[in-house]
Amino acid sequence: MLEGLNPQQRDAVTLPAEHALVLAGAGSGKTRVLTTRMAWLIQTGQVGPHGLLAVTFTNKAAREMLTRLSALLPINTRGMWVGTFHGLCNRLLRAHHREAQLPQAFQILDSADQLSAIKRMLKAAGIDDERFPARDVQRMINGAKEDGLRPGDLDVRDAHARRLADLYQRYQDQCEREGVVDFGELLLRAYELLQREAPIREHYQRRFQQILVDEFQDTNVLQYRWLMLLAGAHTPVFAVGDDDQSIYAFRGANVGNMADFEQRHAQGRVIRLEQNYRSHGHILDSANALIAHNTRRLGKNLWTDAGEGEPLRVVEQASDALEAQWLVDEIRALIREGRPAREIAILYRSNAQSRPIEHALFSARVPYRVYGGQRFFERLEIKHVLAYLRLIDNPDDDTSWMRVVNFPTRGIGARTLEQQADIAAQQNSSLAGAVAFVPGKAGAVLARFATLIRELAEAARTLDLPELIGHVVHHSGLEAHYRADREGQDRLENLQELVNAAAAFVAEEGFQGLPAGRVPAAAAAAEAASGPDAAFDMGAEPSPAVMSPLGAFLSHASLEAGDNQAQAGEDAVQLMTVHAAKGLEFDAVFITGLEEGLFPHENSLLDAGGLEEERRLMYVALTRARERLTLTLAQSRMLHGQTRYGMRSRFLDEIPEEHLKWITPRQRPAAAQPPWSGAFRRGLGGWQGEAGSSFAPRAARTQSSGVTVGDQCFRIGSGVRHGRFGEGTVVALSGSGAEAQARIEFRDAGTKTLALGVAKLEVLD
DNA sequence: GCAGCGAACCTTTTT
DNA sequence: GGTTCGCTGC
Repeated sequence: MLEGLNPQQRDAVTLPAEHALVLAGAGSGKTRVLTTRMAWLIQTGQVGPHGLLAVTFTNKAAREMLTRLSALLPINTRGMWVGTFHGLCNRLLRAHHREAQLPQAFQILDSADQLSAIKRMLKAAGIDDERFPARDVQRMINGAKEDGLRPGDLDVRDAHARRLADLYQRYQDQCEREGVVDFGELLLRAYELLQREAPIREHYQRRFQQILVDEFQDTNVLQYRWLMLLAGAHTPVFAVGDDDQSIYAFRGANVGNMADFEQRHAQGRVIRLEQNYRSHGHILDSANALIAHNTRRLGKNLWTDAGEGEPLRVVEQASDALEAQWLVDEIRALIREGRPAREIAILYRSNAQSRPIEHALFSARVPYRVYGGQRFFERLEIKHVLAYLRLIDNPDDDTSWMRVVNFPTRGIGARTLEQQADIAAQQNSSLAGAVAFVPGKAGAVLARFATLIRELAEAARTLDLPELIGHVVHHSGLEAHYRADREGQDRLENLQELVNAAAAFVAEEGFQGLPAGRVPAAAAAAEAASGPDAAFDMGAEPSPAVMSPLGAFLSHASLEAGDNQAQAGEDAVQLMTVHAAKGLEFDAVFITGLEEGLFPHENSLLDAGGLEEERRLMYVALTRARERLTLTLAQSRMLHGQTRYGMRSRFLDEIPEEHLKWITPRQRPAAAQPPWSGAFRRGLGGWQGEAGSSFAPRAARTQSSGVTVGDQCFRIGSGVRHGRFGEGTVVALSGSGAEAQARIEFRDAGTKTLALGVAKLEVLD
């Protein structure tokens, strides 16, 4: 089992049972170490499969871990606690739903469901959506939950913050009433459950004798606290991660967890995996040199014995269209040389960049696939069916009610629904609960819908899950609706696909022949026989089997949105964002759009640590390549309907010359000079345009001088007062002269972009 | 209830 | 430039 491991990998695998941190560089065999560690712990008798807890971020990573583990050891991995944070928390909450104060059939809201729930809450509260856009409220709520904060824990020093806390509370009340939880709530609820209920906590602390965490750099504050709570005083945590690949701070990941874990728990027990088995020397040295520009690293230097390989090639084209054309020509040549298309990846910073590239590939008939499209379970028609299924499982789920109460249309209009919502609010019930109290014709049509749901629920008592879904598709009228629609054919096919997915799910989970709505008898008996806390004292955990096939499938649909890539297996060039490329590797990689403002992205420069995260992103991009790495940039780019001119990305200048080979002459100025400097103007050469538009680096410009309008000088961070919006802070500046604009975060009025020549602003000292 | 229109959005994203 | 959202008018 330990054969073929290098000394550091072997050390990591065979560490004693204490907290430890493994700093695993890109391509250093991280997953191998993690799975071998699990196998080794089991094989040496230190722990049974039952006593392991392994946490990942994605379902894909969890599956991969289980697959590799069963290749190493002849054990049955079913029932092992290996999964995502959210999946494991769901399991905990299902098993202890009473103690967690959740209904047995609680539903999980995905981000889109959450947003519509928030919109509904804002509407009910009569909130002005100018000042409180639903998206902002959603971000605030999720941010608070990621930090483990409830509405009462928020800092409410001003009226705006007080209002936000109030909205958070209203949203929570609404979720409570409807029996739904969002993703953040899954984690926070599970954490609070363990914290509050000592017998449950102690049971799991005893049960888990080893905890392993993958991608530890991506954990947020709450996930870290959850892990350490579960570990308790005796369970060692084996954390694997790479601080240089932390690229998810924007969604709450806290790299600081790594340093904290090292200092407080894993003192000295840090193993660095620095031998890279993926990339040639030039590539690796470039990545090392680039990332060395970051401060606050735990420190690590990758090396390889694979030889230095080719230098990185750099290509500059006049426009994004020409950049795309060059890529296509180059890729066709590679394919002609016999390189498989699937071994070629085109990476970009933002999704918008894929358009011209796709266009060029399509015209040249080069097969390609784009990652990051819509997921299967996120398709509209699928969400509609799922909404019916959720109402069967939990009629109080108002989000689902609203989604399908009038889809397909059945004459239930906005006025009827408002009336229903008013009554529901009055008696503090769900929409379903209010139906009986809606008078007149409106009440009658609603009652008819409620009857439909009851009949579908009745069917769930006898039909198995795939049959039930077919039944729902037919009796809800969705089938007829899509059949009548000229473009409904694809949607009908997807609905059939959903039936197939359900059949596969039923087979995999051992639910064959079971009515969709029925909780398996054995599990139900165990639940009934045991008191509220006996269930987990029986050695065997209450498993997700306390759920009906329907309930389990709905959880599955929410927690695993399905593939977001085109059909696998096909030999096609791979297009994706750098974020999506994390964890993957290719023979040949093209990193495109290496322009200041795009990569690093201009928005990232505004927040603290943003540039360093962009640099880590670039580091991730560089380390995806095995043999051939090409960096491309364009002098002009179509963005938001405007042609913009960017400067060469600073990241190109952070890679030592000796690793770069310029295929086209180097033309454009480096990013370090501000756009108004002489060097920039000279560098401008023949091209003119909106240089100095917001595409130019804001930080460089504003750090030095700011923007002067009349006798006032605006800088990032300066306080300003506006007649209508009140006081605020300048967070971004762009343009100059008559074009100058400032983005200002007002304390009460939200964030606005104002033309400095027009808006009456006063700079405060 | 729905088509049609103008306004507002536009970094990255898993669960 | 493209899409999506929400309002208006039929």
